[in-house]
Amino acid sequence: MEKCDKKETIIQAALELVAEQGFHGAPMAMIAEKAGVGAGTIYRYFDCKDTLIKEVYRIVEERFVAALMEGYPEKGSVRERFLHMGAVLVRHLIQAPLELRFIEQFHNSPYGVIHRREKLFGDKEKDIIRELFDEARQQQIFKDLDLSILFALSFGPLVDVSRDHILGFINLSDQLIEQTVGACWDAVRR
Amino acid sequence: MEKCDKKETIIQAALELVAEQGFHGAPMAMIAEKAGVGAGTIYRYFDCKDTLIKEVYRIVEERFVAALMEGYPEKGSVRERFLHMGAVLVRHLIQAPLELRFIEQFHNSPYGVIHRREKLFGDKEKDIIRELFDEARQQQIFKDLDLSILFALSFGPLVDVSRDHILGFINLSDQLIEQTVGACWDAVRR
DNA sequence: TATAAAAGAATGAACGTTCATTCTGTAGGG
DNA sequence: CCCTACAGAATGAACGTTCATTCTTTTATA
Repeated sequence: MEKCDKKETIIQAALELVAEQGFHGAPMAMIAEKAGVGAGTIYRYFDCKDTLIKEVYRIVEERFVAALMEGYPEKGSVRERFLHMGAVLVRHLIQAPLELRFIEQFHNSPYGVIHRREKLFGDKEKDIIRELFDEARQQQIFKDLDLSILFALSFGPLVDVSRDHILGFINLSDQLIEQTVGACWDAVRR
Repeated sequence: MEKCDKKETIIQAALELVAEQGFHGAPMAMIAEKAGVGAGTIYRYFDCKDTLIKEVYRIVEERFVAALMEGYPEKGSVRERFLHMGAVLVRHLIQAPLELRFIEQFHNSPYGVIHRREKLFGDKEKDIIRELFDEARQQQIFKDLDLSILFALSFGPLVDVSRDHILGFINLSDQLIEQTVGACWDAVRR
């Protein structure tokens, strides 16, 4: 196995275990076993568990942003851009269920708290969204509410329905996704 | 200190520590210290940590349901009942911030997974809400979507904005709460 | 053969839980 | 009223377990 492959394998093993079992169910020994390497080997690639976990998060976030940006209609109307963003978000989440589960575990762990303190916004992705929302508010298309509230109205439900889909409570077809994103649009628009 | 007081004190200490620091930051020794009792004493009231944590959850949930039911306008229109439920939900969450944080920690922990498996619906509170939503859908007031999706559209954002308020990102006034619940109404209504 | 990589056993810290001991309040005998 | 005997509540040091991390040995590569 190539050096790079091995690192990838370890990251993937950590991602899967944390996503499926939470941090309690993902000790280093188990990550090593799942990756098919010795426990000590992990420390050749990451200097401690924190580093590994943060690296997994970084990669997941990266993929996430990339997915959201794909095919983004920069020149479209506010409504078009909003609907696109919402649908793409849900499709990405349900197509990569482990990533959503991992992010949720991460955010509700000591890592997440630290992460929140360190970052507090500033993503490329967030910037685009912020741009879209600011524009929509200025043009009086959206309700005159805090950005945080508009975010909550748009993405809160989308993440929730994605989780419900992943956990098998509902089955989201493309049509259902569009209807749900449409409902979010109704929530934010004037 | 009365026997009952002591049990209460332990429960409160556990609630606060878990809510503020997560399960990682709430070892039994620390819970004992915060409650002002010896570590062993806890085991006179709870036979293990699991039992203690589940008891805390039970109490928090109980208070939560009680808060939601208070002043519920059973005879009001669908819209009135919806708006009332939403506003009361948010007010309770931001007035008892530790309870929201505890519930979130609980759900994203091994306890939460087990809990989900064991219960899978069936609350008094959920029943009332389900009733309201079913009625609204039958009367064609709500969009024709799965109950889970309607839940996500209504309560997802409300929990999110409550969290944002607790964490200090926004400041929810009564007026803002009403506007936000109103926006959720827009999301679910036809 | 020499050097780097990998493995997994060893280590020590942190945790939940136990239990021998101490403390506190009450009942009974003088 | 005082002193002793006792019960059960409380304690916290000690135990066994689990985990991240380190160390030593083995394996592969050049």
